[in-house]
Amino acid sequence: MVTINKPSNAASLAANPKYHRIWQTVLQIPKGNVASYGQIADLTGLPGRARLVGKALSSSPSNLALPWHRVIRSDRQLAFAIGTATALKQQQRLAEEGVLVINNRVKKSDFWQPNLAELLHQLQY
DNA sequence: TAATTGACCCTTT
DNA sequence: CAAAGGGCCAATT
Repeated sequence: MVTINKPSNAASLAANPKYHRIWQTVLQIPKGNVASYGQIADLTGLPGRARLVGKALSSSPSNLALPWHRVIRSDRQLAFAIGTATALKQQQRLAEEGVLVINNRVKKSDFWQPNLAELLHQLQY
């Protein structure tokens, strides 16, 4: 008999429609701004799913050229341990677009404040 | 099926 | 303002 196992590899994860929607939202973050994981979850229609946003980013195809560096914690800190290669890369990319990371934190004013009507139009699910 | 694990968040100290 | 603790929830083991 044929067993139908639900695949749980990276490929099927990337096929998860929730992830696609999360990626689409991340793509809307303007250069020079940042958004928190929870903020992205909310804007994607997935309230309470902040951790899923992190998961979606960690398993995102590199060819998407996703601005993952614009997603940080709600307390204004970068999510990666200080000094790690990934954290440094994120800090560098942010600096390139004018977002300075001081003591592992960005300014409150760096957070994206989207126009909801406009965003809804962009995200035509 | 139960336990563990996160690129998290919020409230309280 | 920083740290700790509890909560959260999908994915993994």
